[in-house]
Parts: sequence; structure tokens; C-alpha cells
Amino acid sequence: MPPPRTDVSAERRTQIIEAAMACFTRKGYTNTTMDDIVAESGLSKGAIYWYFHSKDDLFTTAMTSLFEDWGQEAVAELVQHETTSEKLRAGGRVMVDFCRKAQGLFSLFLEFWAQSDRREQVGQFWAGVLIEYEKVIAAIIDEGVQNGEFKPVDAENLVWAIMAAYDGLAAYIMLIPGLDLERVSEVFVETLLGGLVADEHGSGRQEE
Amino acid sequence: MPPPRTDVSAERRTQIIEAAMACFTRKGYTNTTMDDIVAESGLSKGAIYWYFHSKDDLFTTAMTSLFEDWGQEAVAELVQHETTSEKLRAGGRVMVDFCRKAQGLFSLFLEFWAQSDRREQVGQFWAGVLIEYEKVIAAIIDEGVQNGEFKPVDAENLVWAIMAAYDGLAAYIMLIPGLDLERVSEVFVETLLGGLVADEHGSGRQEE
Amino acid sequence: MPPPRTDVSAERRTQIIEAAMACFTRKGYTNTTMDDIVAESGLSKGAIYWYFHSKDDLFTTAMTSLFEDWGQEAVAELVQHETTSEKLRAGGRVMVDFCRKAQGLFSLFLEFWAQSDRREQVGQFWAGVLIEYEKVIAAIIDEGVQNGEFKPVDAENLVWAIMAAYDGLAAYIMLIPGLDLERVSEVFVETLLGGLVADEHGSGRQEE
Amino acid sequence: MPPPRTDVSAERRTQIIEAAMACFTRKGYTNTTMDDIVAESGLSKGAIYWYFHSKDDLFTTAMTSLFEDWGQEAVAELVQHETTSEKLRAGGRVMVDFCRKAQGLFSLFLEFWAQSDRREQVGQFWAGVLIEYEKVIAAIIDEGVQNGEFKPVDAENLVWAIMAAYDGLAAYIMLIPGLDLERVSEVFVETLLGGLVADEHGSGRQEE
DNA sequence: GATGAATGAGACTTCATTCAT
DNA sequence: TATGAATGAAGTCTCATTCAT
Repeated sequence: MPPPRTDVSAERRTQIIEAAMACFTRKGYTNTTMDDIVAESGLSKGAIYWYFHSKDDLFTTAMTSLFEDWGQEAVAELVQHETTSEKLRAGGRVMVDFCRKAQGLFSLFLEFWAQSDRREQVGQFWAGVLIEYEKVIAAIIDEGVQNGEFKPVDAENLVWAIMAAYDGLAAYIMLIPGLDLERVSEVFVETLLGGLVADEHGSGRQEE
Repeated sequence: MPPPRTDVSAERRTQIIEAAMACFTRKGYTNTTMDDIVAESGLSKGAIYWYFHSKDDLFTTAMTSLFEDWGQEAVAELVQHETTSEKLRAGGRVMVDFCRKAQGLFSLFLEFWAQSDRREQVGQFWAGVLIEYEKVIAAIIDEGVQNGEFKPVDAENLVWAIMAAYDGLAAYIMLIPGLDLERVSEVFVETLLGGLVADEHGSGRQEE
Repeated sequence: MPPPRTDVSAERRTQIIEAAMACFTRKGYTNTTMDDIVAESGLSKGAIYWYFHSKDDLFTTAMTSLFEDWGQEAVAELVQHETTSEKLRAGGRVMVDFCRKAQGLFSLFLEFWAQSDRREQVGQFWAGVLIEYEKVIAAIIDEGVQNGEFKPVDAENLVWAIMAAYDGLAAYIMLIPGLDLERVSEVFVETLLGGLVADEHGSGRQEE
Repeated sequence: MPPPRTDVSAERRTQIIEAAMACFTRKGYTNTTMDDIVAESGLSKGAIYWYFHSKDDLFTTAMTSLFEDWGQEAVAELVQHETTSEKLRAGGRVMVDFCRKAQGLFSLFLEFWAQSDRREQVGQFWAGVLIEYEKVIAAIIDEGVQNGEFKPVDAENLVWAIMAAYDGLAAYIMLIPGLDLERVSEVFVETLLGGLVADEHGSGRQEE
């Protein structure tokens, strides 16, 4: 029987999800016990199992809601820029923000995936999320190609690499203490743009 | 004086490590039980603990030996190319190879790290490995800058992004079934080179 | 507000402690497994670990509560006698009782102490208990000396020997089948009293 | 097949027994592993099992040989004194020595007994040892009674208490840091003698 | 809706003992 | 005799999940 959708329900679910994410990011999925979440949330064991079927369910729900929220913000942020270059630059900044705020969300997800009994299924779900993002960004680049701002390029495959870079960086910041994410992203984006932006009058990007 | 029996130790260690890695990549670190490794290796529980102190030790040893072997091959592969561009292209191919062979080694490591009691320590160790690779690749790019092949660039920070991209891709191939790693890598490398290579006579790379 | 269920905790703890002591005295600390206690108590493994952190904790708690209960009874028994000689005679009887009821508690404790990782700590705790008893008994003897009933004597050191005797006897009854504890104690106490009681006519050993 | 009684055999057995006792007294019976003994003795696992059937066997043999050696020395020490009082005083000193040298041998034995599967059998063996000593000491006291030096007394039962006291003290010195064994023993023996020695002319022991 | 005591399968690890060499 | 690698039964403890109240 699904939990009723009263107001208190939504509030409780949020409360639990936040407590859970706090624990998960702090200790990892495996090392977080349901008792940790009980303690963090201030609720009881039974309450948590009233709202979520299992630890797996709680994790999946929490991650999903996080990404939904974040995805919408991100897209809104991008579209308000004029040129495609600017959109990509903004995208870089958004991703940096994501890496920071999400403090290893990517590793957390990979940990969950790696230890899951339902790898296939879990993988498919997240593949869906990634593909969705990939489509959005590839469309932006293609747009740049269409309007002559960018040279022709295999946008889809390039975007996979770019996204992978930011997910990789989201893991790196947990491992490499001195990593200057903003700077890394900036150099990365500018180098990519250097390879993407169409030459005007055959003269590269020196007029930039 | 004991008779010079053939040293079976090295063989046994290899045998155990291979069995362990088979299990780890198949089920993840947490979900692999010592009994799984016992079954896979064909040895007894005691034999495994004779050669390794703990599951943690076995994992760490296995991963370390993998990376050591791989790192040396990779470097050997790169240095035999003439131009820096070619070295980077070769690097891309080596990394693709690595992603494929390592089939989710990055997720496996992250899972291990995430659930480890010794996160700090584990993280530091692998940070060391990453930094080592970063230095090697940054040096190659800097060389390209020195000899005028590349425009000036903040090599170090760029390399972090590139490495992160390949680690991210190593995870993506486990999640995204249709991902064409070779193509992704090629587009990625060429786009980066487009942003890196110095214009000759102000004429960029339009002849490509 | 939860309904005021009857507090089942105290009852459960007692239940577990009793089951545990039954096993411990029957098979010793080491040879008693948690599964033995599970079987004896009729509860589940988890229930036992809900109330006690570890086997060590369960043992320590059980022993401590035993000694606390017993110590208070013993003191109450002694004080109601008039003369110091009678108090010591009563003490002997109380100790005999203790040896019997405690059926090898002393060996049990020594076994626990011997195999403990925290020997120092465990030893200190029990040293505290012994010293407490020692003080009480020494005070009684000193009182006898004060009021002229006993000759002057180094009460403290004598009491150590007396207590050691009863602890030793608590072990002996498990080893020596025919040992007549009452008789041993009686002869022991009377002989000691023979050496302690001051001669009448002022002829004691003050000239020593 | 019993180990042959060549010279090297005896030497090896001694070597193993000494290593074993060093470990046992240091860590207790349970906490001593066969590997500890291997390390301490400098021999191999196989060698130890060549000379002793099991850990239990090794322990029992070691303890037995210790007590045999010690018992003979002790008796030799006692008989050279003239009066029974002096013999008992010497006995006290011998026991103090034993407590110190044997550093908790009594606890060690009790630990072994407590955790043994063969309590009955183990207990019987040691009961035999104790009874043997008891007989020797009781005979000395009876002799004192016979020759009028002591008042009539139930020697056998008194001796049990005295032996128990020293065994108890052998355990106490491991627990009570400041215990002055010599002083305890002296006060104990003198008090007992005070109750044992026959009055000459009905006037106590002032002629002592 | 909510509580928290209770469950029990299953994990890692230890260690006395064996046996091929 | 001696070695030391190998065995595997058994132990303690964890923790996701359930359910009577």
C-alpha cells in the first residue's frame, strides 16, 4: 500500500531523503546503515520503512529527485546565453557547481551501482539520465554548427567525453586535495572551444 | 636445509589475485564474499588468508599490481611517437584500451574507496597514482608548447580534465551500451588538438 | 507519545544474563559461544546484541551484577553480630555460602581475565572490588583490636590471605570432590581466632 | 608412534616446553596460538606437532613437569628444619617463592580447566597434585601435634585452607599491584601459628 | 501513522591440525 | 625428522528488514 500523499507525507519523505543523502555522502552507500539514517533524521526505523521499501529504494529515490531538481536548473541557466560559446562556458560553470555541490555524487552512484544486485537495471536507469543530458548539450553544439559559429563536429560523441570529464572531476575532487576545479574547467572549455569555433577569414581564434 | 621446492608462492598469489579480480569486477567489492573468491580460486579459505591479511589487502594488492603493469606499458607506447600531436593521439588510443581492459576498474576503485574505513589513506594512495600519470602527460604537452607545436596552455589543469574524461568514460561504458569508445576518444582528441595546435602562418588546421 | 508498554528491557536483560551465566559456568567463557547463549535464552542472536555490545560486555555485566548483589547481602549479615570473633565466624559462613553459590566464579573470572585483550583494565576493575571487600573486613578486625578483643595485628595483610583462601577454596571445590567446605572454613577460622584473640589476664603477646 | 628418546628429542621437548610456558604465562592459554609458540621456540609447526599431539597435550605436559620439579625442591627445603613451626614458616617462604616464580600458574591452570572440554579429567589430574601436597603438609602438622608442639587440630582441613590461600595469592599478585606477598605470608603464618602452638603452663607462647 | 525491539542469514576472520615434500 | 603451506570448521558480530503494540 503506497503511502498517502498528505502534506505530512511529503514533508516526511523530504526529511528522510535529506537525512539519507547526508549520511550517504558522508560515509558512502554501503557504510551507511539504516540506523545512521534513523539517527540523522530523528525519526524511527519503522517510519523510514513506512515511506520507503528498502535502503535501495531510498537511495534511488533520493538520487533521482536530486538529479531532477538539478537538471531543470541547469538547462534554465544555459538557455539565457546568446552565443553557443557562451552557453558552453556557462555549462562549464554549472558543471563545476554541480561537482562541488554534489560532492562525489558520481562516485556515490558508482558505488551503488558496483555493489548492486540489479546492476543492469540500475545502469539502465542512470544511462537514461545521462543520455537525456547528452541530448540537450549535443543539441546546443549542433545549433552552433548550424549557425556557423562552430566548425562541423560529431557533437554527440564529443559530448560524451565532456560529460565524462565532469563526472570524472566530481570524483577527483574527493581524492585530489589541491584540485582547482574552476581553473581546470576553464582551461578545458577554452581548449575545446579553440577546436570548435570556426575560423573567421581563415584566421583561427586569435581575434577572440 | 629444506629441499629447493619450486616456489609456489608467486603462482598462488597470482592465482588468488586473478580469482579475486574476476569476482570483484563481476559483483563489486562489497558483494564479493571471501567464499566467492574461495570458490573461484579453487583454494581454501585458509590458503587465501595465508597469502593476504584481509579482503582489503587482497583488493589493494590486486589493484596496485594491475595499475603498475599497465602504467609502464602505457608510457612505453607514448614515447615512440615523433610529434606531440601523435603522442596525444596515441595516448587516446592507450586510454581507450585501458577503459576497455579495465572494465569498470574506476567504479570498482570508487566503490572500495567509498566503503573503506581508511578513506583518507586509500584516497591518498590513488591520488598519488593519478598525480604521477598527470605529470607524465603534462610534460608531453609542455614539450609541445616548448617546441612551438602547441600554443601556450596551462597543461597541468588541462590534463586533469583529460584524465577525468577517460576515467569517466571507463565508467560510462559499463552504463551506456551503445557507446563507441574509439569514436568518442577520437573526436575528443581531435577537438582538443584543434584548440592546442599552433596556427602555421595564421592558417590554423583548416586543411584537415 | 508511545503507549506505556510494560518495560520489557529489564526483564530481557535478566533473562539474557541468567542464560549467559548458566552457559559460562557450565562450559567456561571461551567455550561458551553466543549461539549457546542464544539457545539457552530462547531469544535470537540479534536480541542479545540489542542489549549487550559484545560477549565481553555481557560477561562483565553479568559478573558485576552478581557481585554487587552478593556484597550487600554479605555486609548486612556480618554487622548484626556482637563480638568481632562472631563477626569473623559469620564471615566464614558467608564466604562458604559464596563459594558454593558462586560455583567456580573465581575460575571463571580468572579465565576471562587471562584471555582478555584488556587484561590491565579488567584486572583493575576486579582489584577494585577485592580492595573494597578487604577494607571492610580489615576494619572489623581493627575494631576487634581497638576494643581489646584481639591482639594487635597487621589486619590489612592478614585479610588478603584470608580472602585469597576463600577464593582459592571457591576453585578447589570444583576440583576436589570430597572437600567439606564448612569444615575447612570452621577449622580455618578457629585456628585464626586462636592466634588473634587476646589472652585473658592481660597476658597476650604484647611482649613480642 | 611416540617420539624416540634420543638426546635431541629431550632437548627439543624442553625447548618447546619453555617456549610454550613463556607464551602461556604472557598471554594465557586461549590467547596463545600455536604460531606464537612456533615463533617463540624458533622451530616449525610440524616440529611441535611431532613432539606433542595437541596444544592441550603440550600445556598439560608443560604444567606437569613444572610441578614435579618444583614439588621435589619444596619438600627438600622443608625437611631440614627442626621444629614444626619452623617448617611451616619455611613452607610459607617456599610458597611465596612459588607464587612469584609461577606468576599466575594457578590462574593459568584454572583458565585451562575452565575452558577445557575434559574438565572432569583435567580436574582429577590436578586434584591429584593438590592432594599429594596436602598430605605432605598435613603430615608435618600432625607430627607437630604428636610431639606436643601443636594443639590438637584437624590438620587435613586446615591445610586445604592454607593451600587455597597461597593459590589465591598466586592469582592476587597478578591483580593487586601493591600486594606485599612476603608480609602477607608472614602475618598469615604467624597468626596461624598463634592458634596452633600449644600453651606451655597454660600461658600462651610468650616463651617463643 | 509510528515505534523500536526482535529476527536471523550471512559476513569476515582465526587457528588447531594435517600432510606432501 | 622437519618444514610450512594448506585446510575448513567454527566463532563473533552486523544490519536490512519485520511486526506486535
